[in-house]
Amino acid sequence: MRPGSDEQEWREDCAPRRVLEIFATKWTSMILHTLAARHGGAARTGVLHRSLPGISKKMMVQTLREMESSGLIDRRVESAVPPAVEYSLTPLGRRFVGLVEVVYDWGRENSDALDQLRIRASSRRRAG
Amino acid sequence: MRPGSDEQEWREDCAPRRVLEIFATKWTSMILHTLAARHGGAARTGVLHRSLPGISKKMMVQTLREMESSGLIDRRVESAVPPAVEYSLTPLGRRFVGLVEVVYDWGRENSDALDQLRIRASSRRRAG
DNA sequence: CATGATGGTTACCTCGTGGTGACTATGTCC
DNA sequence: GGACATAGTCACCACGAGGTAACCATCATG
Repeated sequence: MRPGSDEQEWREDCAPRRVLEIFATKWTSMILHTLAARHGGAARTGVLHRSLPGISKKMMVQTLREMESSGLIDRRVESAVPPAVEYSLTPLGRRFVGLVEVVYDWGRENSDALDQLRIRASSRRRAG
Repeated sequence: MRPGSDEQEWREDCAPRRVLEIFATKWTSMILHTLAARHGGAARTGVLHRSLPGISKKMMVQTLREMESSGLIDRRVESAVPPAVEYSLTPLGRRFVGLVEVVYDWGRENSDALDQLRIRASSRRRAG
């Protein structure tokens, strides 16, 4: 091994470690992907919600807020009679979508590897 | 949008969703990467521990155990006087290392995007 | 004997994630 | 008027991730 190589690699602020923030917990990557799958990378709240089976209303809003303040998405409110809110990818968001798609493509192409994985069904939330 | 497309995409058991398990929380991906950086994809406990700044002894062992039972790594104990334990990548583990490296490479090549990200420093555990 | 390195276990505690459900507000449909 | 959809907030609660620190066992060193 190259001395001092990996140690440098894993400082708290290193790039790889920060990338993981995107995938860590939550629905961020799935929202990015869902938005990207829409024309123009935008969708209204209800559409998003229905596109993400299993997400709760609270987590939807919470994650969207975080993504907005992170600069990944924009939130545009149409002050219409039934309030219409549209979320759309920012240029920054589109960059991260690229990564997300790579990861998801890998998953689709390596589902056999995923099948071989013996993830303990006990943890990971309420085991589905 | 293609009807039924994204909805199918996000069933609990879909491939993309399972890939996220690898990156969700914990040190799994970092351990995979660290092992891959070693000759032969193997390292002893102490080496691993020193290569992962910030990991606690407990989380190290816990994560290694989970990875072992998942089939990502092998654990070989040399019943020597000072116990020597070596962890090594399995063929399955090597496949996932591929993904991990892709993600980390992306991070290194897109550090400017990461810099633009305004992650709220409040959450994410105890803010580092 | 005390210390340290080997690898690991355990109890204890914090807190972020994330779910449920109630509630707001407004306009339309029946 | 009541139900429903729009979008969202808030209180409440459960649980797992994950950290700290003490402890076990053994041998070598000082």
